[in-house]
Amino acid sequence: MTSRETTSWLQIRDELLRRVRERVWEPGALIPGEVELAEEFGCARTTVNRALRELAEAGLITRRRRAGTRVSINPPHKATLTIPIIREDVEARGASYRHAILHRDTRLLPAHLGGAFHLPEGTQVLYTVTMHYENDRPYIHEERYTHFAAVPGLEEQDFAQISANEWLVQNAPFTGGDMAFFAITATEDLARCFDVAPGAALFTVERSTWNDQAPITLARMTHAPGYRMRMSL
Amino acid sequence: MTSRETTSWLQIRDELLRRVRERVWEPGALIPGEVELAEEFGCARTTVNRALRELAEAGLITRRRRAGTRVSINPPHKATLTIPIIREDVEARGASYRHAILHRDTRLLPAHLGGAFHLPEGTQVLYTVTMHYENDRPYIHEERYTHFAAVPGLEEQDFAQISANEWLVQNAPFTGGDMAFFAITATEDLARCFDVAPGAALFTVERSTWNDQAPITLARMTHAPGYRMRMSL
DNA sequence: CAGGTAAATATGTCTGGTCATAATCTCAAT
DNA sequence: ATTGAGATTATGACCAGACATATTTACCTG
Repeated sequence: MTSRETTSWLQIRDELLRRVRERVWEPGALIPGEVELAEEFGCARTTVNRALRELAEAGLITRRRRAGTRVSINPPHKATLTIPIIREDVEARGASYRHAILHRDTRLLPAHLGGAFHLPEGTQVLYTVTMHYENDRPYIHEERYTHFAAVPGLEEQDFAQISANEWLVQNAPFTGGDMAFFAITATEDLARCFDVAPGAALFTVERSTWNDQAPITLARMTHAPGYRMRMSL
Repeated sequence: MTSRETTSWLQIRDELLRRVRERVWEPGALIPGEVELAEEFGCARTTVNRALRELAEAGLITRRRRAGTRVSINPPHKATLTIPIIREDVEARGASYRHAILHRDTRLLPAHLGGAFHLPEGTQVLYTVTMHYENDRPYIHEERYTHFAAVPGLEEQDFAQISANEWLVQNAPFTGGDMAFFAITATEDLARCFDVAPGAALFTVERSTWNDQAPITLARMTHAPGYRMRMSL
């Protein structure tokens, strides 16, 4: 009898991962079936399945019923970005946070935003401009359009205590959304907010979110000069 | 007796998801244990476990042995970004792709990059500057440092046929990496490459990757003016 | 040869168990 | 009151077997 090893699905996953990485199985090649692998590792098929499923989720292998499992030709590299609440992000770095409302009104959705917001031009929205500060230094300039009909209780909020950013996350849960990252040159307004020369390059994140019923909010967050948004692979 | 429904783990996941979304279970609340849920849904504990595990991976619930499962207070919103190979990205849009090597030499790692690259200053690296074109229009300017010792066969590659980007993905699989997004103002060199005025705002992605042994490559990809990097939540 | 049908098969899911592990709770001894 | 040992318990992992489902392959027919 051989020694009783702990054959966890993690060990199997790592071994399979090794074979893929070290090209024991070439990209595009068909790898042994679950039953065969289960025999090799001396475990149940379920356990091998778990390991293979994880690898498939990571995109390293491609699985199809009856056709079997293949090593992906060029595995898509995925990165996960966790979107923080600005206040928590700042405070997590041990800095102080505050925000100020620069502007707030009710208006009809401008025509040029209809596309990004998926709402007809002229829908009534709340328009807010907020400045977020880290250690009393300008951090993020937030320009936001929020769909009145989609968020009950929006009229009563003045966002003095809690920022729109944070209030919406807690009170208007969204089920989907999309983001875009890009660079802009500072307008005079923005330059004044960040105390830089007009024309400086600023990093901007535009985010629109929606729930099952309707679009909720479209926010454009422009970051202070020199800001770097980090993520790991 | 109720009708015999197909109680797949997906249906259970969706029902649990609904209860979390619609606050049937408040954020922070302890939800019923697996055994209890299995009884409710009339299925095996394994099936409930699968559903709960998926929700936990998505960050909606938090699970701890013995302590049970709780609804996350503020679920981290995660976005997954798939990093494309530039050529495939361009061709997927039905555009034509080509690239050109602007520069290539062997040099010692500049001091200011030691931090980002995690290699001692003075390590021998390959320095390449590549321009990527979409429909013959400048698309991405790529400046790259590659660690000679970490990539066998690097000397022989001139990257004329296949870009460094693509060749490295296929020949130097990495196990980890990190990225940073930021805005820069165009230097004279970059302005010339993109045919814009110096000082224009450009969107840049900096990416460094490594494997188990050592850092592999550090790339700075500067995108054409107006470029928007999109991702969905 | 084209087109349709049936058999074969690898993955996907589910069951009803067992055992493992980590946290928490209880309670007695200090 | 504090600490530490042990019981308790919810999740985590695993197994052997069954059925479900998507595809491919083989075969059969017009």
